[in-house]
Amino acid sequence: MKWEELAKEPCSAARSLAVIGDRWTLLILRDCFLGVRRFEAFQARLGISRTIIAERLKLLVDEGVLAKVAYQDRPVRHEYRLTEKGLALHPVIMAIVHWGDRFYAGEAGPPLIHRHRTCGHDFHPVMTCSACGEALGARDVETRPGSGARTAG
Amino acid sequence: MKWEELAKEPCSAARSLAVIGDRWTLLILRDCFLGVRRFEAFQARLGISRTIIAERLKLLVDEGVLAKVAYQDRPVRHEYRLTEKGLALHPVIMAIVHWGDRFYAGEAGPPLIHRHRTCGHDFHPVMTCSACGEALGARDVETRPGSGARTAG
DNA sequence: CGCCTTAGTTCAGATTATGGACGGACCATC
DNA sequence: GATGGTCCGTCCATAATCTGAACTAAGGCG
Repeated sequence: MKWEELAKEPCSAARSLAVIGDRWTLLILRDCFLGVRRFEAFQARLGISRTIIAERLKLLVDEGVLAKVAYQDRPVRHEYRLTEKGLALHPVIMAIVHWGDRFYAGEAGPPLIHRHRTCGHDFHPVMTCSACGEALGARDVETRPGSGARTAG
Repeated sequence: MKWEELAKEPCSAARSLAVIGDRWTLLILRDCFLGVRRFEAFQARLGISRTIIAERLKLLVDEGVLAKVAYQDRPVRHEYRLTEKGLALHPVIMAIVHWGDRFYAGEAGPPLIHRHRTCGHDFHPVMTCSACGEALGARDVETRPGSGARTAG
């Protein structure tokens, strides 16, 4: 299988990863959630080549994850903002960050602490079941082919 | 920044992605959660070169995400099983799959349906706050540097 | 013994990623 | 009006990575 064929697989994970599964894309998105919006800022924070930043931002814009919005004229300058589709990636980023906090934080503790504005407490993300509201364990989930299935996956 | 330097960044997202941020690694893990355990099975399902499968499996074993367990002697054959650390990636996979279901399922509906054994209902994953139990919105989260921080990130 | 299974390894060639220089539009200052 | 600065990219030669296909290895089967 080639990378470009991924998007055609009857698998939501494959389709998602065709967009965000790239080496740097998720780090760009992490920065988006931290409020970074400009090309130069992404480049400075990540320290990777401008080519890659440009290419990834373009892909994310094409996919509707980010929107390119002018923030000034003369010269026209754009910034990149999360769309609704992009904001929907928040659980993905939170889950990744939480996993890193749990297994790679070391003695110093986690680099970032998250506070829930609504309740005012520091927290970590918990994945729950939309039906019963209980926390989800990996073993509690059973999968079966859905209407969009061709093969399991 | 180089890919190998990622793991040293004071950022849980970067550290996690140094392990799982690879193009194919998350697809391998998806298959792990679907019960795939053997080299040949990964290769057949993903259709990518054996070299990459071998390399990724080795990395995941080195990182303690998968364990290589003998399932027979003479000849010794191994299978790859999720460790506790690997099972902890379940929310990441679920979040990615859910995002794909939501934005890429098309008219046919999602390829896979998830049922919660505990309550018996089909569900989708909801990320909630460990403190108050409410669903988390991207805008409801505030971050600040934690004890392990050197710079924000 | 020859052929099958499972799990890799090796290697040349194709594909991608990389950093660093460059381009273009505009502003500010001298 | 020349020089330098900001911001956002593009271009290109080189370096790293991925690919498929063949190969090794260790044993089973008939």
